[in-house]
Amino acid sequence: MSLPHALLTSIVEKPCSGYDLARRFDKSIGYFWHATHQQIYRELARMEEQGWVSSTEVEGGRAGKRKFEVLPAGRAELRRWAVESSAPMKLRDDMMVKLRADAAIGPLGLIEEFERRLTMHEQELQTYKDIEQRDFSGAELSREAQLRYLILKAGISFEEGRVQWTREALATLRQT
Amino acid sequence: MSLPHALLTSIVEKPCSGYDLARRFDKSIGYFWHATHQQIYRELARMEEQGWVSSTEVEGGRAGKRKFEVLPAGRAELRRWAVESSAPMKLRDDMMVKLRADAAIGPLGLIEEFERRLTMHEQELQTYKDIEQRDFSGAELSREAQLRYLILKAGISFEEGRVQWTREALATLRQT
DNA sequence: CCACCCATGTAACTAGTTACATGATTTC
DNA sequence: GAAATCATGTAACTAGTTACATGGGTGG
Repeated sequence: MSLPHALLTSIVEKPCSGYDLARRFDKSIGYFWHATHQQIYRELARMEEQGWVSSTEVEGGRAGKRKFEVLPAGRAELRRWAVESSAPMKLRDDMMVKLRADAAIGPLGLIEEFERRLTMHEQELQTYKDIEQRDFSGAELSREAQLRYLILKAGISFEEGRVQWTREALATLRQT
Repeated sequence: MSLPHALLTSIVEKPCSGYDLARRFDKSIGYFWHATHQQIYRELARMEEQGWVSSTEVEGGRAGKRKFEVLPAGRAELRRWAVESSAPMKLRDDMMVKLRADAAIGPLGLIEEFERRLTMHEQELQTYKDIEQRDFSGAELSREAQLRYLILKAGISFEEGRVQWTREALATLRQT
């Protein structure tokens, strides 16, 4: 279970409120670890209980706004977890189930849904490539930037694979 | 939620017991939709309650062994679900979180874990390629076989991407 | 003054995991 | 006759989703 560690990482990068975290999880870090704001608030409460983070009311902000910071115990936990070996996420892709159902009980008319997916993956890919242009087109990258670039490249390669595969799937579905 | 539909598909392909399904979910269909035997038994009970499947005691089998079959209502549900539009699974990859943590709080020593992962992805890729050789090297493929091949190719392309990316990640981690 | 965004949460539910339990049959 | 595998499940827990609730601040 990595949500607390994703949160710790995000807060280490930049201390902020639960709300800010939720928004960050709608982009950057959320591209590879999704969470809703309800999960985030619940997890933050647990982490504070365990002494991994502390929160302080923000002066001059909106009423009730809190800012979270990572405590030494939180950093230690992050280090401990990082080198721990773990199993890769299990794939879950309903399009594969649908294809298999189509193979089993005749043509079901999956073309529209595949077209929708193709558009989505193309858009996602474009988003990643825009970020690449914006953030990583400089000549020399620091270690930190190289690692962040690596993460982005995983996303790009994944979406490229998806786009290509979806096109192939559409071709097969159309010709048969 | 697709577990019941993955089960329906698997039972349509070949009626069988919960135990058989659990084993099938450890290979073929489980490569893109994982489930434990506890989940499977629970879901089968629900599906029987809803009239999607029926079970009969197997004569001559082990005591208590039941065989599930898909009822017309189950097929109808599968058809309904197949053309319904759905959101692609959200990615969740803890290696990305670890890389980002490494970028944020200094080198943590991720090389070993990446090496382990590389081996796993290489093995998985090999497994898929063996299946490709065994099942899809004939010249003419039926519509059904083409669709099943498509699913396998998604797995191959995914693992190839992973292997390549993991090698790149290792190179970056080693040089910095 | 109304709509929208900021900012926090609670409650109820669904899905998935881990641990435990039981007994029959086959294989060595 | 012991160990492995077949075959079923229950119970307890953890994680994730969906729906609801509340109130302040900002911009038109």
